[in-house]
Amino acid sequence: MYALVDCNNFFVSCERIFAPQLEGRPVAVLSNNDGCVVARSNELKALGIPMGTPLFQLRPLLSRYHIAICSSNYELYADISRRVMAILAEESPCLEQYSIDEAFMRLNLERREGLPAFGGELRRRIRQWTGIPVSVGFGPSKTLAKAATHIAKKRSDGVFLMPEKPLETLDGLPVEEVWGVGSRLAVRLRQRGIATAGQLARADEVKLAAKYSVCLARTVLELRGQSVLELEDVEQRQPQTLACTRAFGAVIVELRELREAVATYLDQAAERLRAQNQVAGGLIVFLQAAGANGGGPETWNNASRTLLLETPTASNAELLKIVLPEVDRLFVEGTRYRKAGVVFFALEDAAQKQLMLFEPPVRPRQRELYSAMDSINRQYGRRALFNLAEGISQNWRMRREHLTPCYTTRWKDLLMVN
DNA sequence: TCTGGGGTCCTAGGACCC
DNA sequence: TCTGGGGTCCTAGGACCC
Repeated sequence: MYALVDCNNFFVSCERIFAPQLEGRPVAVLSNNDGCVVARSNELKALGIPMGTPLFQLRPLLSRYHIAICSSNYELYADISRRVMAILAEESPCLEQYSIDEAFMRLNLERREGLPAFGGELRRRIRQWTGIPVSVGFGPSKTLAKAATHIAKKRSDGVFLMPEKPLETLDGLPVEEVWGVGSRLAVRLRQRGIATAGQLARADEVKLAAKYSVCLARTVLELRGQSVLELEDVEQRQPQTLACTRAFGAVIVELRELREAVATYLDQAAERLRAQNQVAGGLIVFLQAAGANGGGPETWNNASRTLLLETPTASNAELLKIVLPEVDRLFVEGTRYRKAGVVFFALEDAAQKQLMLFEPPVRPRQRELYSAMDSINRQYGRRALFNLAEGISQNWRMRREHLTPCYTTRWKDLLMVN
C-alpha cells in the first residue's frame, strides 16, 4: 500500500505560517522576477485565476478582491519542506520525497481500515508541528495514491482511501487529472472517447502502448491497482543534470552585463555541483532574446552552445575560461536579452572522475580555494566572496518586490513578538 | 511594458558495427 | 522485379512532473 502526502497550496501555506493575517484572503505566490502566479490559495482559485497568470494581468484585480501577493521565497519553502519531510521520515523508512511538497510512503499493510485514522493523525501532527495543512491519499499503486490525494484535497477531512475496486471512483476523475497524463495526451485520449480515469483504466493497454508510449500503458496498469512504479531511493540516485537559468530583472543589451549574468549563473550552478560532490563533463550555455515589441513566449528566441569538457570539472575558474568566450560568440549587437542560463550534464562523482591519459596536472590548490570560498559563503551569505567576472552592481538582477523574510533560516529575519 | 525554474524519461531516426 | 538479420550508441524533440 502506498500513501501520498501532499502539502496544500504549499508556497502559500508557508507564507501564512508567519503571516496569519493572510488566512481567508486570496493569496498568490509569484515566480522569480515577480513574473507570474505559481501558487494560489483556495480563495484565489475560487476567483478563477489560473496557474501561470502573469502579474500584469492580475494587477487590476488586486484591490477589488483584496488579493495579497508574495515573491517566491525558496529559502523559506525549502526549510519548511525539510521539516515536513522529517516528520514523515519518522513514520516510515520507505519514503520517497517526490517534490518539494509531496512524498510517497510505502506502508506495511496490516489493517486497511486503520489507514484513514492514520492519515488523519499524520495530518494533525504536521499541522501542529509545522503549520502546514496536508492531504493524504492511500492506494495500492503510486498512481492510485496520487488520485486518492486529489480526491482528499476536496474533502473536509483531507484524507481518502482508494476503495478496493476503484473503477467507479475513477469514473468521477477527469483523465487529465491522472498522474502521467498531461494536457497534450488528454486531448488525444478524449478524441478516442477516453475522458475519465475510469475509462482509461478499462482501456487496452497493449494498444495504448503501441499508439502512445509504454508510460501510458504503465499508468493503465497502475490505475487497475497493479503496482508497476517502484518507490525510488532518492538518496541513492545521482542527478543527471543541474541547471541555473534566470530571466533578468531588466532587459540586457550590453555584452558586459550579459557576461556578468552568465558568470553569476555559472558560479551558482558550479557551487551546487560541488555541494553534491559532482563534476560535469559538459554544459549548455544559452541566451534568450525578447521578441519584438514585447511579444509573448511564442516570439522569444534561443541561441545556445553545447560544450564538452576535456576533463570533467566543477571549478569556476576553469569553467569561466571556456564559457565566457562562448558568450562573446553568441552575443549579437542590438539584441534585447531577457534570460540566460547554463545546464550541466554528464555528471559524475567527483571522487571517481575519469582521468585523461594526458591529463593536465591536477590542481589541488584550486580545489582548496573553492572549498574555502564555499564555506565562507555558507557562513556569511552568498556573494560574501565572489568572482569579479560576476560584476558588482548587477543591475540585471531579478526583481523580488514582495519578498517576505526568511523567518526560519536567518537570525536577522526572526519574527519579533511585542 | 510587464509571462519561472528545474527536472525525468521515451521515441524515432541516423550512423555505425558484425 | 527481386538484395538479411541483429545489434549499439547518439541526438533532437517531445512528453511528462512539480
